[in-house]
Amino acid sequence: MAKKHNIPVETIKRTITYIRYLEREKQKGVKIISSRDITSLLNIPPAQFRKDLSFFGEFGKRGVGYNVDILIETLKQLLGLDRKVKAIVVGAGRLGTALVQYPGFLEINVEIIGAFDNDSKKIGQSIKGIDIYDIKNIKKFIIKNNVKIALLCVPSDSAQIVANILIEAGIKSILNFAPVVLILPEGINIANVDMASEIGSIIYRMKETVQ
Amino acid sequence: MAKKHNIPVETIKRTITYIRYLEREKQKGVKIISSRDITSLLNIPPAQFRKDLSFFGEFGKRGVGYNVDILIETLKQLLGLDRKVKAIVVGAGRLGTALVQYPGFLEINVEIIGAFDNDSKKIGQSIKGIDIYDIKNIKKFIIKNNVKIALLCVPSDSAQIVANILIEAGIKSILNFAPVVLILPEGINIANVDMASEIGSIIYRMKETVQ
DNA sequence: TAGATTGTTAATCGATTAACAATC
DNA sequence: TAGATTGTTAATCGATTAACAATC
Repeated sequence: MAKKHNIPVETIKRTITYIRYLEREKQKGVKIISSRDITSLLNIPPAQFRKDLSFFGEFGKRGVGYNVDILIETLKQLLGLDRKVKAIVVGAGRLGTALVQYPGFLEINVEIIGAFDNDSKKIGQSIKGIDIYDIKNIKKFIIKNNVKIALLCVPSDSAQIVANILIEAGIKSILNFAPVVLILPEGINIANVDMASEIGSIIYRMKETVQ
Repeated sequence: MAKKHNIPVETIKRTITYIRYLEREKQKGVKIISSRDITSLLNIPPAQFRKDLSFFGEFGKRGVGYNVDILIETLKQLLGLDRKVKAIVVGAGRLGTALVQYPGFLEINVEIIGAFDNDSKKIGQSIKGIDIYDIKNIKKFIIKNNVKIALLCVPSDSAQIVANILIEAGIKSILNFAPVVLILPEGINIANVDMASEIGSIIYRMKETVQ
């Protein structure tokens, strides 16, 4: 029975990993795959894969496994990754310009269509065909191109201010790379990529295991 | 009573956020802070802050709050962030070179001391004073400098192979930016920064809330 | 002392894992 | 049919939140 809603965030993230690995198996010519086979590649228990899928519906054949092609297509559709999704990068520093051409986004159909900055030296330049625009013109751009997602790569000091501008301009979702907690209105989606706290947690674990 | 071990990963990550915000309050001249005041900046319940701290020990004064200076120093020490920690970047592409100068690492005392690549065009160059070395010489470098942490920014195809080389060379912890699941021996610490699955989860949530 | 805030216990909530009936 | 594997229920595990006694 197809359920909906209240799907755990971790289930969603794992599902994207499933799609990636299913694509790779498809490349190798695999047509049918079992929960045991796919999870052995991912270092997770088979039950978790089946449980995760059960949030979306039923996709397998008992005694047989899952049709790789159909599973890929269905999962992509359910997550909204079956069509190109446009996004912009805000803050065209080292990190921002790296994200403009990050291949992992293309894999899931996310396309960066522009970058923004307030530095006149950067405005007008382009990276791999993606232009850097003046942040002053961001609202026009967002409306014209119907962009809903922004990757926020500005310095910590200005992250909240720029986030406010983005929302004012019509952005609905922010992937935040600045190590600050953004305060945002209801209805805005936020995910934080906090590289420093990831590395910090590694340092702590190392301390524990070495001692 | 000071406990240890089995501290949840999420508690560790939040603790790093606490340190960052305590530093900022310290800059503003705040000497004493309550769980309510700090968590109001972080959008989390005060009880979570106190619960998190309780994994490490007792640091506050009832009826008063926490001494900002002492709390910062103690938490840093407990996490192993009170002294400089050396790390290397492996894969000197766009993302790798961005990480070399990422200011968020310095904030928590992590210092990138070198970058490695197998591309002869990159080897010998330097970014902000950090040299790019031939990956062939990585083992010597790691031993000589006693490096334990690597930031892995190579293409997905080679991530597992390069990870094996790193471990062989003596690396104990890997922060992996490639969208693959690495299979590693017991005792090696791993954290994954999966930007694509973060953005994918945002797309799904947007789909749900808009409909 | 009275008011405030901690540290911790207990209750709640949610996610993971195990087990197994359903069924291909 | 016999063997295999799914989908789901129930059990377990862990994390978050609420409540409050301790105490500054």
